[in-house]
Amino acid sequence: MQVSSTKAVGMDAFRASLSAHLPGNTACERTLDRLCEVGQSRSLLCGHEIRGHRHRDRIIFITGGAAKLIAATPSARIAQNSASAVADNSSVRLPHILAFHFPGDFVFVVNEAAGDLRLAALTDLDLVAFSSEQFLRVAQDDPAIIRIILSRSVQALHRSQTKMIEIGHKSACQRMAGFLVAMAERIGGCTSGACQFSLPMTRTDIADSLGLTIETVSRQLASLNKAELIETNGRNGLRISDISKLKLEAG
Amino acid sequence: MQVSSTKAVGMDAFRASLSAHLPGNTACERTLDRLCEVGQSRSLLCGHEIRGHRHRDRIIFITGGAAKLIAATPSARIAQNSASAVADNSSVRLPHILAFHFPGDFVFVVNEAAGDLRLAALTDLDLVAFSSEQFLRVAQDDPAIIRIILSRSVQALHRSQTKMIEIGHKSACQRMAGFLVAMAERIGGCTSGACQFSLPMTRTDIADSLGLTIETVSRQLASLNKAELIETNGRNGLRISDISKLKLEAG
DNA sequence: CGATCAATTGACTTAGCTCAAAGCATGTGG
DNA sequence: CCACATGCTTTGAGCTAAGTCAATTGATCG
Repeated sequence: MQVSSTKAVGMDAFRASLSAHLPGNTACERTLDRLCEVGQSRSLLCGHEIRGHRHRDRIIFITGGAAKLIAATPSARIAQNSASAVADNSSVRLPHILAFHFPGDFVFVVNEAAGDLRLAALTDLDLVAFSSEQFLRVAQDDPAIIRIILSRSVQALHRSQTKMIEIGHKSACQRMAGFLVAMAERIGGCTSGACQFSLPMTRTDIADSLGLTIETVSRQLASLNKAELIETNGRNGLRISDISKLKLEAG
Repeated sequence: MQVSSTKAVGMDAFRASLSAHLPGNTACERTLDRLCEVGQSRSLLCGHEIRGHRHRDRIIFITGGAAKLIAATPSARIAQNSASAVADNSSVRLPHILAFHFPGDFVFVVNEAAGDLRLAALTDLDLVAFSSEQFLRVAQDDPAIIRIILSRSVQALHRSQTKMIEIGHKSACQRMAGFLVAMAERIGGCTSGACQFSLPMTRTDIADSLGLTIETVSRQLASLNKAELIETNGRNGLRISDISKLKLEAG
């Protein structure tokens, strides 16, 4: 919504993140320069959103903060009660959370059939936004960049498929544990041992992304709390006493 | 497993399918030639599998038949009964179906952390298999091809995310209806009106891909049958009387 | 310091899972 | 060509995890 005053910082983060995976020759550097030219470094205040510009697909690179990717899909699990007078049957499209995103992530915000996507800031958010068209026009001359973007998209595909299986085949407790492990890794930067961090999303967000209700999320957290695997602190605070135990719980 | 006797046919189907989305200039034609050189046209008998070659990722293009993409993931929803003596807790990895694939699909068979993937033939299957590395080496010189493959992968990502929401937020009946609508489109080539075709997958496959049990799938089919929305005929036969009604049911 | 919204907790209901027993196809060998 | 065996599918009878509804508690902010 509003252009950041720290434009250069966002771009630098973008360059740095990609450079780490690049051979570092001058060709790549030039491509990165050109990408920085077509990219828009922006900041969103917490709660604000960005979406695919009309018929333009977007590729968004996150440099700071946390975000949720939302899709407005046809409403689900409506009461079968056909007698209900105000049964706003299929016209309502309620939003669902597809994924959470953190610094270093590429997000593909395409405007396809599946209902329009938007990226909402869970905290103040720094990002670099590209028109998908422009990004590709620049990147297509550089095999290394192309490989990165393609491999990221295939990675995202497999992460999504894995999550799909988890939602389809795991219990509420397992999903919750899996979610917390993932957050510890993404937010806390921990993959083992103890870990303390702040969850940027609400219970509603968590529930939605896991295919549960807020009540169930709350109960599972309470249960993990009682089992002394975690410790919740207020609305957002979280301490994990032993990540590997949680991983075990996640199956 | 066995090289097809109709090698040329598979390649032709691959060329034709890509050509339809290409500008049709000589540059593209040359790239297609080179892709055909590095691709292996193969046939799998029903029931056989193909997987990522050791540490080599594969890109597979389906030219005929039907297939399921399977991942071996950590076992889920184990009985919490810790007293059970033979509780083979987390070492067992049971396979789950990620997606069904049909002619025209690109399948990305990568060997990542998420458990090895394999593509299993539901019917006799014709495909063109590429080493991901070789495919990219050829394709990276042709922006048009790169765009296609990237857009396919992003498409697959969004299909997977949509399915994830459906599994997480829809009832068994809605999922079943949605599945049948999708199959009508993919197998029967119908998007409205009546439609009759043969389901290549078993109830177990369906159940697994929807995150349900075979019993529930069977019951939902029976229920849709009684509602005269569909008509099952033996193990595989299916007739949909009105796809739009089913779509309504799917939400 | 209320007002408001998020989160928890409890009581109850139910969709879908589990276990178990038939019922059908499909393929095989006599 | 038929009988049988095997594996898929259907159907039934509980049971339970998770959803729904409702009331309370707790945070956060003007």
